[in-house]
Amino acid sequence: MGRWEPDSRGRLEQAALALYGERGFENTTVAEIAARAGVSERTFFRYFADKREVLFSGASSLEELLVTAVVSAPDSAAPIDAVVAAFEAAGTLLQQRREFARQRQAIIAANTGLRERELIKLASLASAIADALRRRGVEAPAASLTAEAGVAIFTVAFERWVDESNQQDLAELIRESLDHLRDVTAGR
Amino acid sequence: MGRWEPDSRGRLEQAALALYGERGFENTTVAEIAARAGVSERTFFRYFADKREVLFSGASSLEELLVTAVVSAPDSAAPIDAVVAAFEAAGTLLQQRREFARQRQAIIAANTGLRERELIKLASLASAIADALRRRGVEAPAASLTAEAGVAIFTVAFERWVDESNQQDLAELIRESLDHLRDVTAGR
DNA sequence: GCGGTGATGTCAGTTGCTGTCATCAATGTA
DNA sequence: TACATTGATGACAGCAACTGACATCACCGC
Repeated sequence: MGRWEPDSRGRLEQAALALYGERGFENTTVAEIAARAGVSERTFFRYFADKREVLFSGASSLEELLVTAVVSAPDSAAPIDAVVAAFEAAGTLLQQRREFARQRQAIIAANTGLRERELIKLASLASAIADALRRRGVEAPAASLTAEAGVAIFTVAFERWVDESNQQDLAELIRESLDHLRDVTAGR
Repeated sequence: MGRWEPDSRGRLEQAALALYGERGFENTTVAEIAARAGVSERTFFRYFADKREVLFSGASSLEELLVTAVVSAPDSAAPIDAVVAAFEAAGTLLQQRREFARQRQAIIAANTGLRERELIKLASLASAIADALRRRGVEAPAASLTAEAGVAIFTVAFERWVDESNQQDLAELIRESLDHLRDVTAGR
């Protein structure tokens, strides 16, 4: 057995999620999270850049997933379809952790700072997708707009999905959002 | 003459912009801003919620402007056109303070925290515009998507406009962005 | 067995931000 | 004219987020 319990990082994530959920983000100190995880406060900051980041460890793998999907979409696919298909795939994965996603989203929605962090993660996502599209030969402004459109489609669908009254499939909601955006940009 | 120099708020904004520009956001303390403005540190926090907010005092008037424009657009205008026209009007105003806009944008682009703040201002903008559209009778998901599309169109155009190589009119760039988004969502 | 390595702890320090109370010019009012 | 009120500010104490520097010590390869 090691000198310390393994997976400090995982324990910190769990502790943070639990405490943020119980008493809110602002009423939780890093010292408390660290204590519940059985490490020092300093160790928290070795794993996470700040108190907010602990909720966003999944962002990089999501980004990777989406970029891969966009890059490897068939050449015949229109850019917007490649992007939306990527989000549908991600949505299908997300759906398997619905309760976790909801709990996390409730925490984020309750705090402005966390919302800010979420938005910059989405912006980074959009920028990575735009890069991927450019590698497919899409012109710069069109690539950015397609990526932003994809993110907007996803976030609108995600919001509806998180609404408990809605039992619809996330991938389905994404497709609906795309249709809405199509109507809307066409001037309808 | 009053007990203190008038317009503490304005002096704080000027001092902050100058210092952030000279030595960067992170290397500037609130104490230094306050000193340059000739007030106490405490007074800074009476006017601005935090060290970042001092760069975003224009956000609320911009939001107001856009919402008014959307609400008062002719009934015959399609939602997306009402929104884009509003942004064009705002863009025309912005253009008169081009140098200020650039300096400010350079500061924001250099710091993640400021970028986060900018993103949440844009999100709030989108949400206010979506509200305005709903008041025009647009359905909820379409309203959100139209507003998000408008913001995406604007930010893409704004980025190109800030690029110094580009001498184009901002309103013109916005119209181009709209065309691009139209093509892109149509699957081109 | 032994030196290097990596994950952790400890501690001191800076800074952003908040609560609380005092100050005092300006303004209104008896 | 005297006096109470108000509003913008200063002064000060304190907490919590975050950082840098250094010490510790099980483990691993040699």
